[in-house]
Amino acid sequence: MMDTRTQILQKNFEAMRLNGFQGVRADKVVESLSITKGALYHYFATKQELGYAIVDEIIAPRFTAFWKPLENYGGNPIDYIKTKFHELSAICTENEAKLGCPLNNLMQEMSPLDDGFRERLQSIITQMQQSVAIGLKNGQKKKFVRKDIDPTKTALFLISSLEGAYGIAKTLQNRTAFETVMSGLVDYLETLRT
Amino acid sequence: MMDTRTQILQKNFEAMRLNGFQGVRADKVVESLSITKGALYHYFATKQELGYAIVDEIIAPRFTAFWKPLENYGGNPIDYIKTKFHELSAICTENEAKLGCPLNNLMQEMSPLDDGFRERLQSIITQMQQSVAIGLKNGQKKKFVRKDIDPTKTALFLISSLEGAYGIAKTLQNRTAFETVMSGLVDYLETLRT
Amino acid sequence: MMDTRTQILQKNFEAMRLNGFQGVRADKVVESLSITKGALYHYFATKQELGYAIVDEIIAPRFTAFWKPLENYGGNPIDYIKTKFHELSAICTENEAKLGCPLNNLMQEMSPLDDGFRERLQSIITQMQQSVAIGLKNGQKKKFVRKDIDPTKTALFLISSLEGAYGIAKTLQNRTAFETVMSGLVDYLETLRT
Amino acid sequence: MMDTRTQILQKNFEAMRLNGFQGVRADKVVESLSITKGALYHYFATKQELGYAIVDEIIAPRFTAFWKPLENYGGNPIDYIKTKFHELSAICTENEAKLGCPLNNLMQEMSPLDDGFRERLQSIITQMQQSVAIGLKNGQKKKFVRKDIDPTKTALFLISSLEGAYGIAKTLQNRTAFETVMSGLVDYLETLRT
DNA sequence: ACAGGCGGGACTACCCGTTAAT
DNA sequence: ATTAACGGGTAGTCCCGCCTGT
Repeated sequence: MMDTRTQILQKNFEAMRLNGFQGVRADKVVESLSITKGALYHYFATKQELGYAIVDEIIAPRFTAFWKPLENYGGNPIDYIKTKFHELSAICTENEAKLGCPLNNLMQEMSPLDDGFRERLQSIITQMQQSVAIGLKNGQKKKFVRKDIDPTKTALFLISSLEGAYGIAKTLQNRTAFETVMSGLVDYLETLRT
Repeated sequence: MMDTRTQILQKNFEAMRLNGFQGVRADKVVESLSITKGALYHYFATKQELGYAIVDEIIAPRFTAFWKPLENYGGNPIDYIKTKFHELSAICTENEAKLGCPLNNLMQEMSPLDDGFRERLQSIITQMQQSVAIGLKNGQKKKFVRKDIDPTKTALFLISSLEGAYGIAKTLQNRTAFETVMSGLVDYLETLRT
Repeated sequence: MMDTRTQILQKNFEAMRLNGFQGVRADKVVESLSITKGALYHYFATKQELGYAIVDEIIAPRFTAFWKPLENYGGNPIDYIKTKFHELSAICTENEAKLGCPLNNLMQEMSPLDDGFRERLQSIITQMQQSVAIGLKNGQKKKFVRKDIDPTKTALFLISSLEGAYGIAKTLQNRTAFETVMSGLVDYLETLRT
Repeated sequence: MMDTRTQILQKNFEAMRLNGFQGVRADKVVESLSITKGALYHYFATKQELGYAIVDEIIAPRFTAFWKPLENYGGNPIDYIKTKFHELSAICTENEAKLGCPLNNLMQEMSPLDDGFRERLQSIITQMQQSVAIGLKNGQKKKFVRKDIDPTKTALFLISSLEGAYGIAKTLQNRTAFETVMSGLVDYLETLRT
């Protein structure tokens, strides 16, 4: 059994995917857990605090962990990234596509409205970019990757287009759109090989 | 002097870029126009109707018109697209980057919440995709563009990554991020030449 | 029939005498007028704004008007003040004594909590002090009042003790306490004659 | 080191001076003492009970003790009272003036709202009045004080005006206002001599 | 076409007090 | 004796949209 705090965090995270952070009605969410507002307020004094906790404890770990292993990957980073892209395609069900990427959703909604959110999301993006950039740099050393590309910039392009794919799929409401864009990204990836 | 309806539409469009559609407060907008709520509800029965009008009359024309000429462009579509991308980079000031792309903003926020919005935005995306695809198809006929690429899919990838660039720039809060991703896209474009 | 705004102001003023400003439940008060919260918010965006309006439009005029005529009084100001004191005693019913003086109540409750209130109440006190001081000064010129007293300071003492009387009567819950203090004040007044 | 109960009492007394009794937030006080609510409610079942304890154990002893010695004072009570008034002026710093007299604050706020408070505060006032009245009566016997004044009523006037001085100083936010009123009271006192 | 008073409802914040556990 | 999770109720704010009137 999850402890109350984790339950609150988890349910609100789910609600956030459906309605956006501003659309979350925190008291209604906890009600569905047969938890009362008293408990909610005990753990999170404000809705903002709750939102920050969701980013820090659920979203950030999940996303940074995804690309982190690339930093120490011994083989060809292009193959690694391709594998990861296929993995994302595989877990992106029809329903997932409609809900969008939690990170992207939050970025678009909250970045301009709240600095605390923006800084947190910025940091997640930067960390993912770092991991991919380090992977590419190692790939250059091992002559898997072309020397004339800038690893940091290329990393940002990959991350950015990945989030773009989620955004498009959300509006077009289907996973094939996601796969189409991902296959474009893979094409691009192939051009990076030596 | 703009007529009242156009003023309402324009001001609400601006407010939407800053706060999102749900963040728009009719009272505040009305106040800033020194008109009253009576006038607002005379023209738009609900907030939703107002939102749809903004999409139909401001956003849709602007975005579809942007890529439409490519359909009848006589030269190399890859050059045309590059020029358009540079144009977007040029008009993307620091402030614009922070506000994000109105289309992308709305897609992320409203697609899952309201079908009317989603269908409209979907249609805009599809039309842009069409225009670019037709351009690429023509390019293939004229042997400017590689025959082995799928114009429709490639068009979606380009549009998708473009929106991704706007999304990233919004969170990272700077236009150089936008330019970095755009230069990645240009690199990709170059690989499409015969 | 009073207009809605005046009704709201008046009823909340009465509630303030009973429960203090913080104790006022503005929505409950308007409910008793069969007015809704919507109307309340239309006229007063916040409770604070409502409170300020009560001070500015009800309390301040009433209190400053009370002493104002003394400024242009032709006769002996000491007699005038005595008459006014008797007038206050007369209208101070048992119930009024228990409710206390609206000005004094608000001063004690809100002065340290809210600068907007404090400045407004300060101004009322100062204006009353001014009126009494001018009256005494004129009385000195006409040789009704001793030359060796300071009119401004004496005026403050009178106002202060008057408010003290209301405070004591409120706690002791009877009007005779009020009259006792007032008769002490009248004794003091008599010592000011030439 | 103070025991927990005394600490709670003391901190809440301080908070009461700043925000009034209703403005005291148990959570905040408890936090500032680094204890928990459990400890608070172990000693005081309700906030009301806590308030009563503050009156009974802190305020009442302090105020009644202040005037008690006058009952058995051998010399001229007018001189004694003058000395006491000067003493109060001396300890009334700028900051004290702004916070007001704890007794007066509580009287104005709680008398009409809670009978338990009112009775306790009433009793404090009455005891102070008694002490001063006895002092004046003894002064009459020793021919220090005029025979034609009513000691009980005069005592109430003195106490009342003293509280009035605290009230005015609180709103005017300065101690000179307090001194001005006190000097008026001393003038009055002098008229009581034989 | 427009003005604006007003209805009605929802949500966040907030706080007093309880209870099970130690 | 003390803790911390928790219950439950409510005030204040806020906003969409209706409706009457001009």
